[in-house]
Amino acid sequence: MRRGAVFYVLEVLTVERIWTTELADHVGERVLLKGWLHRLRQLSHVTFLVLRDAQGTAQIVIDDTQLAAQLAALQAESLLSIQGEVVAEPQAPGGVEIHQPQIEVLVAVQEPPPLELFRPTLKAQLPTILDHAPVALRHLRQRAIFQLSSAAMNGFRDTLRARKFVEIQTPKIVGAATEGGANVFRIDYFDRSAYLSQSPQLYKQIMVGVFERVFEVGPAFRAEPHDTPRHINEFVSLDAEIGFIRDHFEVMALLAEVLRGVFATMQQEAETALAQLKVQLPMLPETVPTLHFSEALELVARETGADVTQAVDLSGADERVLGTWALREHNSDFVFVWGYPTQQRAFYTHPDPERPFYSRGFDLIFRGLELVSGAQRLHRYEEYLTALAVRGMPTESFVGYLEAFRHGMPPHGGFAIGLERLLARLIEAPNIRETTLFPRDLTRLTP
RNA sequence: GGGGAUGUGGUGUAGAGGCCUAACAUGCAACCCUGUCAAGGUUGAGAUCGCGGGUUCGAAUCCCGUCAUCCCCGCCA
Repeated sequence: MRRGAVFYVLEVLTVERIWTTELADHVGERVLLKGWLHRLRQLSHVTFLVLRDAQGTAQIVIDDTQLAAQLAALQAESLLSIQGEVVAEPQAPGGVEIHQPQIEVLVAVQEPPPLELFRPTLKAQLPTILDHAPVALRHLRQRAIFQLSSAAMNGFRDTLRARKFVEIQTPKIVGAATEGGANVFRIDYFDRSAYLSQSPQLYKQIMVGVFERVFEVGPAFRAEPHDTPRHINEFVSLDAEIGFIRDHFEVMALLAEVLRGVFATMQQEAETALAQLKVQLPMLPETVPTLHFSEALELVARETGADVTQAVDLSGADERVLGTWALREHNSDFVFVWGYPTQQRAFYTHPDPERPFYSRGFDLIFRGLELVSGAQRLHRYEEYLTALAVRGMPTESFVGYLEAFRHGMPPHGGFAIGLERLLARLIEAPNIRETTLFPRDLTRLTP
């Protein structure tokens, strides 16, 4: 009995907090909301307070002039805890609002925010937004981008897990550069030098020898000193690798499935964010248009009249031409190009057995931008020794990696999706920094 | 790594040798307005025009340097 009494008292004292988006389900009840002071609109005898929480916003109506005066002294983004009655009101945004509020100020902010968060779009230049990221990210549109990002990572994980892939985390401090290139960050590691991982490539291949199918969601670091709208020096790589494949086409089919899963999850989990950003989910047909590298060159030559048939790689402009072509001719936002010259690709790329000049490496171009790189990899120890020797790379840097191949690895392949690039093309942001929480580039190391 | 452009109140812009003691919008402050929803109205505060040097009687404006930012190419996710 005494227990029951205690419970009762607690229930009265602690009204459960609800989200601003749940008001419609609580009409006639007294509820508790918590969040940020988004906007205050004062009229002569009534004041409207817009409260923002992680899910959305709600309007609170204040008739009490004394309370209104107290609130007017607060700056935007002050933290509030509000209890009040939920009333259905056709004039209210969303049809419901809070009346007769009791307001507790949790944090009284002293200065106005550097950006106007209450406006439908953030009216500031990208550098200003990035400089003030801790505040700018609170804008409904900005945060919608990263709700999409979260859904994308979920979709990637769910699709692969459903196919028996195992999620792994590989080291980001590594002893040797993955591709042997110069564009790696060197760090002090006790008395030695080490590097920040450019890619989980070598480790995920090793792990194919354990789990056959692995994936990783993690950062990749590139020390390339380029300042472009599509590069950052730290990005999130959505990596997958699968064993016992016949050829790279199986990897490409898997990639298309994964992207379908990513978009489906976005639709499910981030519908509001998609609507807020006015995103059109991309056209990803059952059969994604697929070109061999040499066909891609011919197509570019035909489309533009430029003589590129001797080229060994596709330029950014070429990729845009292919993107336009795929949309026009195949109603697809995606186009695969495979068979890039073996010399152009990383040492672990499997050559095309028919024409070894070309490889079984592919790129997936999304709306004219290289979004994914992938390939069938070499899987025989001897092939690795030859590939490294041809490129003049020392085997000593790859001892652990090569051990996996000495002890038997299946034919395998995989890919890496750039998360920020995926989002940037999806929302048609002109700069990748717009879809990066806290971008790291040539000059930006904070915030 | 190569090339091009731009830096003006908190934010977004205008001004392109003297009209600038720097304009407009928005934010901020004060007041007014019974329902706003990017509210509206009146008044006010807020910028040594990125920084350093030069040309000129006179520089936000022209020149040089420097720093920052943005764009294109190369390379990549």
